[in-house]
Amino acid sequence: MGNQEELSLDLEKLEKARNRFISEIAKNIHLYNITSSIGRLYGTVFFSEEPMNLDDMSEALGMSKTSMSTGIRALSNADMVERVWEKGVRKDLYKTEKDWYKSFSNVFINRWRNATELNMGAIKETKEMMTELYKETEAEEIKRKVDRDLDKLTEAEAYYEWLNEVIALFETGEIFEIVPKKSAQNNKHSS
Amino acid sequence: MGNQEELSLDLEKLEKARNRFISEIAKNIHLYNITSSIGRLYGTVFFSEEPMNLDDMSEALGMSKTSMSTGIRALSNADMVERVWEKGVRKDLYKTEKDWYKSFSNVFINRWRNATELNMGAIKETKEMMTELYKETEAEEIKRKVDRDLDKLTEAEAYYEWLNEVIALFETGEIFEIVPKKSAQNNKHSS
DNA sequence: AAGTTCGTACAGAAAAAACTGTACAGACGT
DNA sequence: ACGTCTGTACAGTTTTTTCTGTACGAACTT
Repeated sequence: MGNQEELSLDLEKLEKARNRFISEIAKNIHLYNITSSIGRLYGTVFFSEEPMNLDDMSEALGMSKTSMSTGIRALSNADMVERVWEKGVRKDLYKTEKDWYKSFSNVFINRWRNATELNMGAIKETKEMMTELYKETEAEEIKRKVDRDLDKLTEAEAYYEWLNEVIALFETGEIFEIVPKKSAQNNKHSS
Repeated sequence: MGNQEELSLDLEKLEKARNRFISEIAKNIHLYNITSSIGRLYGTVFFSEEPMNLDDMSEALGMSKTSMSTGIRALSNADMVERVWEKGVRKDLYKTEKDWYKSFSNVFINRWRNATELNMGAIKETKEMMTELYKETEAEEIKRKVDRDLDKLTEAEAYYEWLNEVIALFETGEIFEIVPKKSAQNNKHSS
């Protein structure tokens, strides 16, 4: 068999192996609020030896350049991909963010921090409305209902305070003292 | 003003206040992989003084009973709602799960545990395929590429091991030693 | 056994999201 | 200044998800 043929056969095998992992990423990336197709994009950039531009991506995935543009922005917002600069290259180049811990933390923080803040705000407002009502009303029935509701809201509030502190664990990096980063031991092709 | 009129006016105010919080829940519940409408369902059950059946829910939200059925199942699977039994009542009754900490943990664990497991499996397989290829191939170029890929995969693996341990924190409840549950202080209508 | 009541499977309708092609603004090279 | 290249806004199309109405099986009542 000619060397050239063999090479392209091996390249195909490599592609297949890469694809195994890319497909799995695509399947699970919805956890980061990212579409499966854009998950494939992530995987493709992940394995790429060079940073990729939008046209590369478009060709590699057989999708429109527009989709690549919006997709890469989504990945960028989630800190999963970053833009790199290369001398003399006009096109935007992207590579995957190497620090997966950071990517996870960022996504985790952004998603939950935002929600807890909004929810706590809503609880506060709701409580105010209810307290107001409690003062105004004459009806015992209303007072009783408001009382119960306020208790429920207070419980919810306690939970959100806890969640906020959990989030802070990741924000401050304290989590890495509790669960230290794993160092990747060297890989040596041993069977 | 008649007492009756005033009562219904106050009830309306109560409804409005409740709605403020319900709407916020609906807006953020997608974090638990639950639809905004079903988020409203959750909020409605949350404030309800009695456990609700499917017909109650359907009427309260103006949605079909079918949707209530599938919606409550989604909430139930996420451990956000639980079925309660009442003597002599044939319809299924539901109330919200009071332990929000548990609900959060369950969702967190289920979502990420599953993904990490699958991803780690995929990494293992991909590595095997690549190691095989490394042994077979003659081409230096392929060997070089495989080498780089294996390093990348090993890094990813380390990350997933870390994530697994983080998940375990919630699974074992150890997280509550690190960030203790907040006790809801009593609420006393004080301005 | 016959008649109700209840929950849900399933198919189709309605709504939302993902994706594409066109078009255009801004940056660059000449 | 003019033409070219690059990224993205936007409108329209395709795909996916959510929601509804019908229909039916299981459990209960009489």
